[in-house]
Amino acid sequence: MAYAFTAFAGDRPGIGELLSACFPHFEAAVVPFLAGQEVVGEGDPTESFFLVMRGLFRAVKFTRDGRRQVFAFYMRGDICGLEPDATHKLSIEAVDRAAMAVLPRHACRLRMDDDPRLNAALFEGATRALTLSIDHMLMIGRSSAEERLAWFLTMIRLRSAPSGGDVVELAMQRQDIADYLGLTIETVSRTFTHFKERGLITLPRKRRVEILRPDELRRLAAADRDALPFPHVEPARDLDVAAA
Amino acid sequence: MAYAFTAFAGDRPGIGELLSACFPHFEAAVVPFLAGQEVVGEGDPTESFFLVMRGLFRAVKFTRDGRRQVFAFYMRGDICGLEPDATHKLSIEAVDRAAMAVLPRHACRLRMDDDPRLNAALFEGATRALTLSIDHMLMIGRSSAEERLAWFLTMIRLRSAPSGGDVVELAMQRQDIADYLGLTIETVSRTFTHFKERGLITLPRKRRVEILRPDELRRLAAADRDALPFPHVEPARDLDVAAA
DNA sequence: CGGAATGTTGAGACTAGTCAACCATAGTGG
DNA sequence: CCACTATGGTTGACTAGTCTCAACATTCCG
Repeated sequence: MAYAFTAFAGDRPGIGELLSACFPHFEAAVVPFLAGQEVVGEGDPTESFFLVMRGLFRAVKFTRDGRRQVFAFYMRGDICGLEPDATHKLSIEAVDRAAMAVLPRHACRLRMDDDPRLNAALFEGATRALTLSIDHMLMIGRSSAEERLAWFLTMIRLRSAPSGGDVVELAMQRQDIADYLGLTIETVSRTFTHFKERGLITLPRKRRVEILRPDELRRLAAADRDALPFPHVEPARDLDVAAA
Repeated sequence: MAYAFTAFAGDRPGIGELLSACFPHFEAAVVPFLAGQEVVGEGDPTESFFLVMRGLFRAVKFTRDGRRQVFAFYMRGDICGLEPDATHKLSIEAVDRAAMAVLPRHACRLRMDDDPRLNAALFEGATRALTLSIDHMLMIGRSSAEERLAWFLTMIRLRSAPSGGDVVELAMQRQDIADYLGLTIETVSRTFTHFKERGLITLPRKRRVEILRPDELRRLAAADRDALPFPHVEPARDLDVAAA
């Protein structure tokens, strides 16, 4: 959902360059944001879409009575805000100090007609966002707290360190994780503790997770799902198995 | 999600005709399905997309251990199967005796280039599907069983009888509703009973719901959400208020 | 009528939520 | 340097809502 995908990843060469080529003032249009600042709000017109240059963003929807659902996290290289409508259905906010490149929507549309590669690239991105959001929804609807957090950690690990690094930095706070997983912060915290007690992870700092047994975590995460988070990132999966 | 939307609705005139014009053998390509039969399975190539002519279909994803999530129901006039990828991420199955018009994907793509109206129509459909799936996810992640069922009934009522008829026929069985809402069939059944006891509905038959107090049901459904299911169907909402 | 599939109800278990207290960390100002 | 505070995170006790398992009822069909 929300049409986010990675533009900088090495396995999809050229999307960054494509965007640079399509938007001459690419560099000039980079806007910085403070933690918590809103990029676009629900109902805002979809005049532009965005490419994350630095930091972390989240797509959220609020409700009258204070409940909140986080639909996606966007990190460096992800594109977001590409909703097929005149107004945004989700708010996009900076999680920490971060920066976005702002890309005019209509210019992109025109370029897509000219350059089939850009078209294909954006399309593939939409595909991956859809795949992820399907797994996200399946997870929220049908998994236990442990399965959800295991899935989250596995996904974040693959996204932030595709080579399979064992230390994950969580830029978002517990409330964001909870709202992403459909849990409360207390349950998230308790589940972290359970994972520590079972030797799956350590928490050298609150926001730093060292994954001791990635295989076990992934088994938990996939227990209710035949596909792993980001199933298309085969190399990382192989690395993990080797490390097990 | 899953890119479903209504093509026959009166408020969007011409989409049906557009499709007829674009696909000369429209009538010939209508395929019947028995209850439970699969239209496409997870991983199948996305060679075509589909227009529901009769009956009800569901988009589902299964897991190894038997858990299941229903992502959408498609009724007469809905288009589905338009995933932006080479393979389907969800299975589409017939819920009852039903029929689909099969529309070749590449032909549609070509036509979209020619006819901007078709392009716009399909785009608008994607928008509405996204809106619905966002509410669906918010609901699954953050609502109680009562809120979920109230939301479901309100949505089904608006979709199946846009004029606001008070009797809703549920073609799907309880298990489908449960898997759509992220609940168990027992909880769905109990919640139906609660609604009966509180005078919100009656159940003349298992699959037939008479909605006695649509306003109250809608209030429950929207308690955690500022948007109602299908907020764009304004006339129906007005009718409901009048009926209250 | 009999049997299978579907739906309802009940009792009890269990997961996650709620509320409250406590802890850790980082920043501030005396 | 040390309180002091604010924010974020953890833990505990208790509660509530949903699930599980089992029995029973209903509907649908042959």
